[in-house]
Amino acid sequence: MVALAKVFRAKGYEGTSLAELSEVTGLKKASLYHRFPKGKEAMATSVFNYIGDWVQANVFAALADENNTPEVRLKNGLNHIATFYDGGRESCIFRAFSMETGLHLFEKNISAGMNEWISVFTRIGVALGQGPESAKANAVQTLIDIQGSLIVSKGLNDTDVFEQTLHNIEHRYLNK
Amino acid sequence: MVALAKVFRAKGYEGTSLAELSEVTGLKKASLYHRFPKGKEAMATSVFNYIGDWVQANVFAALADENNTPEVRLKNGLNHIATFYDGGRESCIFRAFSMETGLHLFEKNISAGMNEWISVFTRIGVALGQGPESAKANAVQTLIDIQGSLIVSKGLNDTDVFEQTLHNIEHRYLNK
DNA sequence: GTCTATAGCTAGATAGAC
DNA sequence: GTCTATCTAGCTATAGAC
Repeated sequence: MVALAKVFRAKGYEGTSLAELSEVTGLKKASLYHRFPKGKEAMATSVFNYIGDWVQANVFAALADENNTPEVRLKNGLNHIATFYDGGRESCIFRAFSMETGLHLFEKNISAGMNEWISVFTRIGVALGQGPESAKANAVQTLIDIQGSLIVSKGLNDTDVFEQTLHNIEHRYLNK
Repeated sequence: MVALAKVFRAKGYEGTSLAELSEVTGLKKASLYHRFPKGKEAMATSVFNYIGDWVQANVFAALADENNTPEVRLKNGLNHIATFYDGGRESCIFRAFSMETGLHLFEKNISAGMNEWISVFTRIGVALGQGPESAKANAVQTLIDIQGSLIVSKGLNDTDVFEQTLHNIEHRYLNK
């Protein structure tokens, strides 16, 4: 599943072929269809859910872990984000599935997923003393920062842009 | 050319087919090949240049127009940006051409294009009294804001995110 | 559950008439 | 300069042996 995810994230829904998924998994196409009878769309859905589970179990769990102070939770969450995007080298599944064809298939998954990110970051903002409205606005800005910096990092072939953005996010939350 | 651009922006390089380009232009595939003997890649390159020219003639020209104060130039430039992205409904060509296949073909165009955006926005920051370093950082953040807000607007199907981001950019430059 | 083989289609691209 | 017709290669998907 991790191999499927890597291809879909890098190539996007439209740019991913079953031939390549067969290569990276070592399974022939017919075997992929045995595991995913509904074909490419089902493979993509599984990848989307797999990634969602990983983010939930790592990023969101760290941000919500009540054993730590909000400051530590934020730092841990951002570290998981850095790992997840390999320091800016990996693309986001939201982006990979949101050109027109993919968007039509996954629009509900994407909007639900983005709203989760916003919700979790709103909560950490509130935990850090922000009012609910500005916490929400900051959460939306955080999502924009992550998505935008991934695009710009790719376009400039410069992972510093992504790393710097994660620092900026942290500073904004901690009023540094 | 504007019809080609609309498809490439919406579907991405990989997701755009010659059949669809034929439909939207009213030209048969053979006629498209008469105009672009080097095929789909040449069509995409032309679209990229066409869009670059439009941005140069409108967004960048407005931002650099010495007949106006920096404040007015900024406002005019942002208005052209709003038009260009149809208030957040249209995608950016950088994004449309930067999944793995397209990125490999267009990486130089994309990084050059992004650097132009950064350069132009750095200059408007300097004109508004920012130091060169913070003007550069603000320009990078502006590009991130635009790219990120387009993704989030699409994902949430909410153009307010994009519109709000343009306001935020303006406020950051004008210290409101 | 994995394989070979292949169906049926669409992709990008070309030849040649007009 | 636009067209019809067609090519080859690739695509998603399926049938059926093992």
